[in-house]
Amino acid sequence: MLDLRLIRSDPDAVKAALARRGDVDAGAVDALLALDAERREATEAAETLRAQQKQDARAVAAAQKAGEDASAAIAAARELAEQVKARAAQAAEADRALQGALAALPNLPDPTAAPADEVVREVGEAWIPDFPAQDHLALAGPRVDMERGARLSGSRFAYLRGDLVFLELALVQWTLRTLAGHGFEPVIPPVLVREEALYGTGFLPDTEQQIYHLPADDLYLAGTSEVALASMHAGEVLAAEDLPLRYAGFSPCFRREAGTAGRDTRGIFRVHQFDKVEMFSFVHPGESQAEHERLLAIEEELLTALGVPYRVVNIAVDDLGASAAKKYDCEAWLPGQAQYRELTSTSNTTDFQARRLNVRFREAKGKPAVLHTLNGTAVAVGRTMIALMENGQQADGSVVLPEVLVPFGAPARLEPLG
RNA sequence: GGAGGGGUGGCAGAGCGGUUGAAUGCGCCGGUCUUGAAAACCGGUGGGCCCGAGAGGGUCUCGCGGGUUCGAAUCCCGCCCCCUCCGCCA
Repeated sequence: MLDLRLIRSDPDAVKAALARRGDVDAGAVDALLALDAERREATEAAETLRAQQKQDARAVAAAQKAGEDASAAIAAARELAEQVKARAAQAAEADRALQGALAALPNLPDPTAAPADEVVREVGEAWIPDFPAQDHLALAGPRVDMERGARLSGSRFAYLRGDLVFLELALVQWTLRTLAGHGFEPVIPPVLVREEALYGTGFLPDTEQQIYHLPADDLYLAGTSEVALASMHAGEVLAAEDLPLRYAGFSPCFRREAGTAGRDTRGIFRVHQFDKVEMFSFVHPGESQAEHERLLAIEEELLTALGVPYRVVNIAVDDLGASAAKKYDCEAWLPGQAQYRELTSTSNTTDFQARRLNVRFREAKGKPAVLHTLNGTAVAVGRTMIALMENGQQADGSVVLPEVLVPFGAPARLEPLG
C-alpha cells in the first residue's frame, strides 16, 4: 500500500515511478485522487452532521434530567439521525472505493531497480564437466521418487528419500545456525494462514492463482514463510531501539504453479511443495537499502560456503512483484542444465507491506511511523540440493557434497544409485 | 465436537443506556523538594481519519463488523481471540 499523503502531495512523482513498472494503468493515480476528494467531502459532511447529532442527544438528556418534555427534541433528532446515517454510509462507501484503489497499486520502484534484468556480478565458474554431465534427477536416482510422488499427489510432487533427507536436514540446520550468527531469530511459523496475511504481504490481490486455498476452513497454504514472518508484528508499534528485528523462518512452501504446465517438469526444480529457510527483517525506514544489501551479502555468503557458482541479477523493474521496490536474484550455475537458474531472491518491500499490515515503530518521543520490511531466501532446500548435486558431480556419477554440511549430519558424498 | 466463562487505555481494573475517551491504582514523561537518589507532592501521558499555515477544532476507536436507540463501552446479531471442564488426538 502506498502512502496516500505522498500521492496527494506529489502525484506526478508517483505516476512517474509507477510508469517505470509498466503494469499500472496511466489514469489510476488520477482516479484515486478523485476518490480521495470524494471521500473527504463525504466524510466532512457526515462528521458535521454527527457533531450536531451528539449535541442534540446531550440536549435531550439535559431536558429529561430537568424533568422537561423532550418529545419535540427527540422527534427532531430522529430526523437528523436519518441524515447522519445516509451521509455516513456515503462516506463509508467512498472510503471503501478509495481503499480498493489504493490496494490495487503496486509499490513504487527504487530508483536503482534495473530497467531490464542486469547481471551485477558472477562468482565462481560456470563450468561444464569434461565428462557427460548429468542433471540432478539422474544423479539422485531413486532418492528423488517422482513416480510415486505423482501417484500419491499428482504431478510436481516428490518423495525425497535416503541420503537426501539427511542432506536436507543438515542444510537447514547449518543455515539456521549461520543466520543465528547474523542476528536472525529462528522461527517455525504456521503455514496455513488467513486471507489478511496474504493481503498484508501483497500476495493478494495479485497472485491468487498461485495459492492453495482450503475453503472448508477458509485458510490458505502459504507459498513462503515471508507471509507468516511479516505478519508477526502486524498491528504493533515497535520501539525504535528494538530495530532491526531479524527472523529466519523455516517452513514448507506450497505453490500451485498454475500456468507453468510443461515447464521444468523434470525432477524437483519446480514442485508444489518444498522447504525453505527465509530471512525477514523489520528495519528503520532509513536502513532498508543497507539491509537489502546485507541480505544479499548473506545469500552470497551461503552460496559461496556451499561452493555453488552463481550470479547476482538486479531484477527488471517491470518484473517485480507488487510489494517489491527492488529485487535481487541469485542464480546458481547448474551444469546439468548448462544454465543459471534462480535459487534465491531478496526484496526490499519498503513500507508497502508494513503499511498494509500496520507495523509501526516509535522513536523515544515521536509519533508512531510505518517501518520498512525486507525478505530474502536463505536456502530454498530443493533447488539448493539440485545445485549441490549438479556442481558436485563426478565422472563416476557420484556427488561430492560440501564439507561444511558434514558436521550437521550430511553425507560427505552421494554414491550413484541405479 | 459438547458445556460454560471472558475480551475496557502501556499494565491491572471499575463502569453495564445519558455530557464516559472512559473512575482508581501502577507504569511512563515533566516539575517541586534533595548534595544526589528514593519517598512525597503537582502537572502531563493512546491511536486513526477530516478541517486548519498554526494554535486549535471535529469525528471514529472500550476484540472486529453490523443492528436497535434521540443517545451504546453498556442492549441485540455475526465473526475473531483467550480461559475452564468433558470428548477426541500427534
